[in-house]
Amino acid sequence: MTSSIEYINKLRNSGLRPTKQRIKICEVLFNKEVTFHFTINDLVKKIEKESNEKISLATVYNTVHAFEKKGYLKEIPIDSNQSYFDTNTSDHHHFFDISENKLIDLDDKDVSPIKIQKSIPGKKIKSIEVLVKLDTDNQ
Amino acid sequence: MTSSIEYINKLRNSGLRPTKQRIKICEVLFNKEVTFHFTINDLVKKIEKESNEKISLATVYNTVHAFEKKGYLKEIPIDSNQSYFDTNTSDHHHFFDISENKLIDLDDKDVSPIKIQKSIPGKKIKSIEVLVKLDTDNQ
DNA sequence: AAAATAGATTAAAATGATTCTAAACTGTTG
DNA sequence: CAACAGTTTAGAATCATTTTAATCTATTTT
Repeated sequence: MTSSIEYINKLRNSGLRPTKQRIKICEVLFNKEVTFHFTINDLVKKIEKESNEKISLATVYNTVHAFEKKGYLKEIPIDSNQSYFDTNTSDHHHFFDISENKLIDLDDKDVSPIKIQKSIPGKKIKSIEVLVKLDTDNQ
Repeated sequence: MTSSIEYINKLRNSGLRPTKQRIKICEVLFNKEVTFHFTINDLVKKIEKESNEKISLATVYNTVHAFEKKGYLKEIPIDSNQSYFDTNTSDHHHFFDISENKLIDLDDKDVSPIKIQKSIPGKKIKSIEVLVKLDTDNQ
């Protein structure tokens, strides 16, 4: 649990004005013990359910992108028609359950260390992401 | 180089009728020594350039999905608004150059072996994909 | 080899996620 | 409190992808 005042400070310190909408979004995203994965649509529904007020889709898009830019959210690379985000910004990877269209965290410690033996001149590695696709085990 | 007749046989053996469009798409995708990455739009342009004939977008979508289902193409998981495909269906990974929006192959041999220490009951691993994001190295 | 049929192609419309626009609103600064 | 810059908003616009339903074509049947 984090109080609104802390979110207000965090937002201000990040150069983002603490508006009613942004504080609400912080509460929905970061007030839990557990981290989670979401699409923009999931998030809009959650916000409207928890606050009983409408919020504009554009605001949610804007805020999620602002938070991502600040490093408070991570987008997960996945071949889907919509974007998936993660409130867990620590170094980790993902399972993607194909049949249920669901992401599952995969701790960094559950994946053997990844060493990349090739380098591209003038480029540096920004991130390494592993996506493990899961299928129903019929046998 | 592969002749049309071989594509016709491959298509038929895959349960796909060898139409003029599909044969053309095979030629554009598989007639090269080198494998490559493409979006649907890239492919449409390539086809129309190489054949001097129009092809319907819907046909290209249908065919790419059919080929993917048969295992002749792989979709690359990436957080982009459009789908990227790869004519290289062997086990390998990718660099993604953020500044140029370009994919680069990363041989399986250039990545240390990946072991996943966690398993999900009732699910089996279908694929493991590594995406290494590259940024311009300013320093 | 013509007729029948199942599958494929097509242009255009529909869909759905995301971005843009421009007007109204609100937090911040002096 | 006034002025300003940043934010929210509904709705329009955009763009990739899918659907539709009519036409066409490869294959099978006769």
